[in-house]
Amino acid sequence: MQQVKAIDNHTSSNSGDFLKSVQLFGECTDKEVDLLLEGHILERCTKGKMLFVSGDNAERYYVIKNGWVKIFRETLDGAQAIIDILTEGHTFGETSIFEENTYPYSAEVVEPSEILSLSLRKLRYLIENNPKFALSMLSSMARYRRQQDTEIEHRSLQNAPQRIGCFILRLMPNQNEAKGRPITIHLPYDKTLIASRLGMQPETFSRALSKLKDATGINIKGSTLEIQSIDPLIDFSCSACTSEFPCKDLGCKSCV
Amino acid sequence: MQQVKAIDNHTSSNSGDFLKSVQLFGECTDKEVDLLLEGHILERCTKGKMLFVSGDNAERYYVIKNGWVKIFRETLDGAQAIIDILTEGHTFGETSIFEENTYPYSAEVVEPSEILSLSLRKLRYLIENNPKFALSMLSSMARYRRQQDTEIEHRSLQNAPQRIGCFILRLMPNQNEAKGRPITIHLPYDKTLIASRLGMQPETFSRALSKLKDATGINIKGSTLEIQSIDPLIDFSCSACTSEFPCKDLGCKSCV
DNA sequence: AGATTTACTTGATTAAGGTCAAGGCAAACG
DNA sequence: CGTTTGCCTTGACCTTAATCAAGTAAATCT
Repeated sequence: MQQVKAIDNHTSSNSGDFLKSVQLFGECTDKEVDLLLEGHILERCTKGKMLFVSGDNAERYYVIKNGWVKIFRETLDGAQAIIDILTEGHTFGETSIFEENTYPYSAEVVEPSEILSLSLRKLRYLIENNPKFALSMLSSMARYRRQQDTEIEHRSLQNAPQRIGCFILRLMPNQNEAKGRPITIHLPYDKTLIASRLGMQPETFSRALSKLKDATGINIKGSTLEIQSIDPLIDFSCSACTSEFPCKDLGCKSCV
Repeated sequence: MQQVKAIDNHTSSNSGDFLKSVQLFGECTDKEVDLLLEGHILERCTKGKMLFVSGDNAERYYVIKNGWVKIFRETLDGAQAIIDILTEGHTFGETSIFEENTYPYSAEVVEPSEILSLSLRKLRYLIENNPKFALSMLSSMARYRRQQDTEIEHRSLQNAPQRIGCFILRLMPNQNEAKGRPITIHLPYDKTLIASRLGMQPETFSRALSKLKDATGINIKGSTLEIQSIDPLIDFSCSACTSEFPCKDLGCKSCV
């Protein structure tokens, strides 16, 4: 059903460089990176690949080299709650070191992706023996925590068109440079998926997107958006938000 | 306006015992606890006391000895997004060690409370020098993260009466023992506050609560609830939820 | 290319919750 | 003890988004 290829699992050089580029591992020594990479697997996954299911025994954690992965849980009757959709440089499954060694959510590849999987045992070893690294990990978790706080805030304070506007703004890696001049953005994954990522139905998404278009003058062609200026977007979306624009980015590079 | 008393800030014995009873500090040695307590302040706060405001410079973190504290942010036009409402044994403000040394949210006492405040510098020192403690801290943050994930899930999958039912269930410290026999619960803080904690308006809360009453046969007198059996509550509320009942508790003891 | 599936849009309808306004109740105050 | 204040409830109405149902566009397959 799903195609999976192990690209390399012995030469760690490429993956090592990549790992060091990830915020969490940025301050690791070569030796530590080598340790972490022992027994690693780099998989090329196609859309639809389930990496693990909620409740599975957790022995590995994952780092996204590129692509997009949906993190979610589902109810008995099949309804999904999307917790997050992650991309390049994001890690997941690593919190299963603590508590009961099972994954508390499921992970599914939603766009063609390269994904590195690593041993949780070695990660734990590093945390226990290198206070500096433990601190990086804490810092990384604190960052994620703030993001999730913002997420809850968005759900309660923004309406559908505003949430979409905010989503689009966060697709831009550096909004400051985007100020004032036109920009083109490609939606990173299916509209239906963006809809559930933002907690709404596909129909609502479609309608809300055209409301957003009317309100801010953006141009929509399929999954390509043309934005003359981000200012109206900010006015429209961020007015319902607390504090500081911009909200932290979704960690992608979908715009040109 | 608000009454604040420093109860003790030199004798650490009482506070030390308390600190050890908190999950996060459970494995600290006496010496470490003494270090953490250096310069601590134990305040008795009345309803309405603002402990800090989003953006304040962060030099201390807080541990709740008893009472309830609202963690929130607000938009320019005054709307509040409630991030969490914490109680006995919970800590807050400690994530400001990482990143920019400011509080990312505001904290307000919502019921009479005793609150211990401690130096972030000493916490950081402990994290950097004791891998075991760093691990406790990571574990604590992982636990919180799962809770926030559940929170997002609840907001998107449960309707108003179900969210209230779920809230009530989580007020019970150990649902397993409550199985089958009647139980009395006192709502821990104002209904209006519970409403915003659950992301709804006070009017909606009021109406949703009586729907819940009709659906599950619970009895409501002011802020006192009489529950003959929690089973109908579970049937009603948890059907919209993923996975495992019960959801993790809200960390309180409002029932008899 | 044509066929088939999947993704997206649009319209009509319904349900859920928000908003506005008024009234009741209970704790706190003079 | 009555008055005041804040909290809660109820009713009427409105807005938003979900649902149901077609229909269209786009992508995939053979």
